[in-house]
Formats: sequence, C-alpha cells, structure tokens
Amino acid sequence: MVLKKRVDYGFNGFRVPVIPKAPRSARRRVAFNKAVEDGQVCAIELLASLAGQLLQESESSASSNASEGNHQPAFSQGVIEQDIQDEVKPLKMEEIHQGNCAESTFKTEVASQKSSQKPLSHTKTGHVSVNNSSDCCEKAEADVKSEIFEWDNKFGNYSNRLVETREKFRVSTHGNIKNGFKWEQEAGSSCIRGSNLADKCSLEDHLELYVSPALIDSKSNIKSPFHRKFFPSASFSRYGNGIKLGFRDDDEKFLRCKRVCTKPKAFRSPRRIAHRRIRNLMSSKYWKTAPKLKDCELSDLGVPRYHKRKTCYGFERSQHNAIVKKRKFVDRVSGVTSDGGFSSESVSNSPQKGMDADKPSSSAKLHVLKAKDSHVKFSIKSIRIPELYIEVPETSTVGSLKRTIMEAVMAILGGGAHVGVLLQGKKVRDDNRTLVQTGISCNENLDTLSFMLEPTSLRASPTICVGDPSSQCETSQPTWPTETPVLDSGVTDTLHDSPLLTYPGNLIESNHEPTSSLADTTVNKITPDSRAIVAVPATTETLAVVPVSQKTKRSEFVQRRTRRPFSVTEVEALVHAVEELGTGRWRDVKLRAFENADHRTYVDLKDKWKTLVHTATISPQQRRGEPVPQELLDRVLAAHAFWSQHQAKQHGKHQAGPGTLKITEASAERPCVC
DNA sequence: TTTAGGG
DNA sequence: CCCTAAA
Repeated sequence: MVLKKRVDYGFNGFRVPVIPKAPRSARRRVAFNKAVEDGQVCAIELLASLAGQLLQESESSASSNASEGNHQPAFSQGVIEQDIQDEVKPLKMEEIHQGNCAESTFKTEVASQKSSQKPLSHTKTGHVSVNNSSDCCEKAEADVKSEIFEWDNKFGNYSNRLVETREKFRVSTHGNIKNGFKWEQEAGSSCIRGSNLADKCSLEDHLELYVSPALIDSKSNIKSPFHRKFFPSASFSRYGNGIKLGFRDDDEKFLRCKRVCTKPKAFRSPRRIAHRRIRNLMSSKYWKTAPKLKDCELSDLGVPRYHKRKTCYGFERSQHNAIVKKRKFVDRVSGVTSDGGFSSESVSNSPQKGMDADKPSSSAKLHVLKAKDSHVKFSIKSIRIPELYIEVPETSTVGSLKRTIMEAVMAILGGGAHVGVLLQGKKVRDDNRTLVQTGISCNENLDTLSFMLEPTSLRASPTICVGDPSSQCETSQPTWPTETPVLDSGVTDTLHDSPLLTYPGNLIESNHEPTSSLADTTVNKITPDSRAIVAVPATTETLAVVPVSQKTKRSEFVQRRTRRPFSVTEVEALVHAVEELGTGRWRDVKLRAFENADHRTYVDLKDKWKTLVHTATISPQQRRGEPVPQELLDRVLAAHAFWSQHQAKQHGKHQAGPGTLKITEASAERPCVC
C-alpha cells in the first residue's frame, strides 16, 4: 500500500520480531513485561539501530572500496544519507485486522553493503494474510509475496527488478493467540522467524537477530564497533545464518531508558530519529498481535493511527525528545500547532452515502524549531490530504478501498499540489515576503502556523468513483471542492498575484525554508512517497462543495469548530447557573458551570441559552436534536421570563439574587431553583 | 474581554 | 457556531 517507494538499496532482511527475554528477577520481569506490553520494548528499534550501524559500515566500506578503484555499487554517501533520513525506509509494515483475518504488509529495506563482489540489494516487501487466525486457531497459513529489488551488475545499478515470490508460512499460535504466535517459513533461505510475548520467557537471555549472512563480513568485525557504540552491554555471536545479539540481564536499564525516553547511551544512534519513526510504523506490539489490534487502529491508508498517547506508546513525545536531544543548539521549541488548516467536518450539505473516507482536511502538524542562527526550522509531522472524495461500493473490499485511497493520494501528490501556509488561520498569500516579514519567524506566531495541501486545479469533479475491479469507473482525478478563486478582485491585502499557485506540484517546497544541514535531518520530506502522510479519521460526514463568498475569503481556511451539541447534563448545568446568575452574566455562568469545559465559551453558553429559549417556545414537534426534558425547558422559560424583567445586570445581589427572586418575585415566574 | 444580537 | 459592534 502505501506510498511504496522503491529504494535503490536494500538488504537481505532482518527477521522480525524478536523480543528479549524477560529478566530473571521478579521485579525486573514485571517492569519488562509491562514495557513489552506497552510496546516499549521493540525489537524493531534494535533492528533499526543495527541497520543504522550496518549502514554506516557499508558507507565507509563503500567509500573505501571506491577509493581502491573497486567498482562497487557505490552507495554514495549522499544517497544513503538521504534515504535513511527519509525515515521511512528501513522497515515498515501495516496490518489490518478484520474478523478472523489478519493481514500484514511489511517492508524491509535497510541497506547493507558488505560483501565485495555481489552487493546485496534487495528490498523485500511482503504481504501476509493470515486467515482464520482466531483465538482458537492453532495454525494458519500465510502467503507472502515478496518484491525483490536486486543489484544489477550489468548496469551497475539497482535494477528495480521486481521479483515476486510466494512463500508459505506457517503461523503457529500457542493456544490462545493472545499469547503470541510464531512465524516459521516452510521453505526458503530468508526466514522470518520470531517470537513474541509467548516466547519471551523461553528465549535465551538475549535478543536474537537473524540477519542475513551477507550482512556479516567475514573479515569485518561487526561485533566490536557495533557493540561498543550502540549496545554497550550487548554481545554478538554468529548464530546459524545470522548473528546473535545478546544482552545481559543488566540491560534493564536500557528498557527503562526507553520507557522514559531518556537518553540511553546504548541507543545513541545517529539514525535515531529515523528509528523512532520506524518504530512508529512498526511497533513490536503491532507485529506481535497482528489479529489483536485494539489500541492502535488503522487509518484509512493503513498507517497505524495512534491514540492519544495512551497505550499506544508516547511515540510522538519520544520522537520529539529525540529531535531536541539531537540538536543541542536548538534553544527553543515552539509548540506544536494544533489541528491547523481546515477541516470543516461539520459542514455537510450534500450527504453522500456510506462514505468511509472523508473528513476532508488539510493541515500540517509541525514542530517549528527556532534556532539561534536565525533560521527557522520546520519539522512537519504530517500533512493531510485535503478533501478527498471517495466512493466505493459497499461490496468492495477493504483492500480495494485502501488501494483507491492510495491512488487518489498519489494522484494528488503526483498531479500537482501546492503547499499553502496558514498563519493564525489565515493564508499567507504573498510568497515574496520573508518569514520575518510574514511573522513566521516570530515565536508567538509559530504556534498558529500550519501548512496544507492545495489543489493545483480548481476544477473539481466531485468524487472518485471506483467500482468493483471488473467495472472500473474512470479513475477521475481526486479533487477538492471548488475553492474560491484566488484571483478575484482583491479585497485582500497585499495581494498582487496568485502566489498560492506559484509552486509547482512538488511538495518538497514546503521545506524550502533556509535550513542548515542539520535541519535537513529534522525535516520530514514531504515527498509524494513520504510516509508522513497521515490519513484522516473517517467520519460519516462528507464535506460538500461549499461556496465561499468573497467576503469571507480571507477566512476561508479558518477551521470551524466541530459541532458539539449540548448534552442534557450540560443543559441542566446551564439552566441551573442561569437561574442563579441571570442572563447577562455569561462569563460568570461559564465560570460557575463550565469552568472545565474548555470547548464551551461564554458565547457558546449565551448562544445555547438563546436556542434553549427558542426551543422551549416552539412546539415539541419542531424541536430537533437530542430532546431536552420538558422540565428543563420549563425552567428555561421561567428563568428567561424572570430575568428579562428583572434586569439581571444589576450588580450587588450575586448571592442574594436567586433567593431574592425566589421570595419577592411573582411565584408563577420564579425559576425553580431546586 | 465581555455582552448582546444578528447571521 | 460564527461574526462583530459596542461597552
């Protein structure tokens, strides 16, 4: 799926997943188990680190070989650097779980180039679908498709030759799949072998990495540098076809380090950030419990979507820390922009049937790092594809839906999209202004800075219609709803041309900011194949084509707040507060009854009261939404009548207000305070 | 910033 | 819910 990108390098595959054995001591074991459960002990992390190390070695080896006039596949340093820093290369997988089926797509593509004459170079992507792997199932078979990219000696380049293989795997569960299962390849030299929770107690007191033999240079001592640099307490030894990475029991500290995200010396890999990302894509938990996706869902694109730092492992924070840690010169990190951009999820003028993927929204989440050197560094965490319309038959498979979305996304990215810049909710239109002039370099503004994708063409065909495989509707270009022309007579300030449409499609432009070389490692490249793209949670709503008037043009991308209807409980609280405070003191009402409801402003309360009064006035048949108890509506009417004739604004009777009212006013209109 | 009202 | 004049 998936933003597949063929890489020019590869490796022979790490074997996943592997989990270190639980420590011996009970206390440590508890901590360990928890870490495992939380997905915080991730073999992938180790793998990635290892990969990073191997890469480094291959780099140096390649360069040294090159200097010897050897015609090596020349992993030019640049290539490797770039690719690795692209963060998504080394490992990735996705899974989808549906009923009794588990599907996994994995991709291993970590470069390693150790052997002299026959450089290894293939990327392996696989698709595993495990059927019938319900809890009670003992065994299941999995088909694996591999795409292998190989080095082509003829052309002196990676041929990108696609080799598809089908391999049989057997998945053995240990009674209950919750306890884990084991992958074993029936045939083939490149095994996938691993174990998970179920095995952790039976594992040796080490972590085993099965690495392709090609990764081990018979002459080169991989063990030593790797050992010292990354895994102080680890030891390497040959193990069958691979190498075995062992950890001593005292590595508990390593586990703990990872948990709190302190700086584990053992993991000060230069590829740290990339590895973090890898883990995001491929947590051990993810692997472990393929059929048991519960904490992490899949978003539309099949990318794991992590819930708010709950069980799903505070990856974001970790990564964040990693970034900050890596860059000592960074003296300030501004906050992450909230959901910038626009996502008018509440607007739904033309309901579409059974839509799954919508919530059209485009925004960028980013970190903006302000560095001493007057450079503004942007680390865009994700950028969403705005307003993607997809329509598929009910009978289409999830897989086809995913492919459809993928196609749409790729069409957008490939077909030319621009990056829009939003500052404080408003488009920054003038491309010629500097960041300073625009205020983007201003710390206060960074919080409100966001990016979004914008369509190149304003032409809009409403949906992507995808039929079943046989009858394909023409895959129309994904489109955005009609957007207000940017070119119309300029009510806008300092609008000379249509700078929004200045940049040609390449989204890399979004990182066009001047940066130091260091920043390059920070910035997520927003390339068409970037895995940073995050699908937006699906809702049942669809954004209709909303014409935007010229007058509102300037704020057309200001996100409307999500509609959050008042619950009966809230209404009750509101009524009660108004009964006591009156109708002219909404701030007080807010403070009294909605102090902790950040999403309810005093204006909201005022508005709600207004609608409540209206609701109470009309007949029950005309009312909509969640019905408000008549009793409450009666109180609304009573309070409204009382306070409107009582002039609530008169100060000086805050506390006495209700009481006074209770006794002195006409009892018929007295709001019921009980 | 809050209030008050129209949209 | 949004927008804004007015206080």
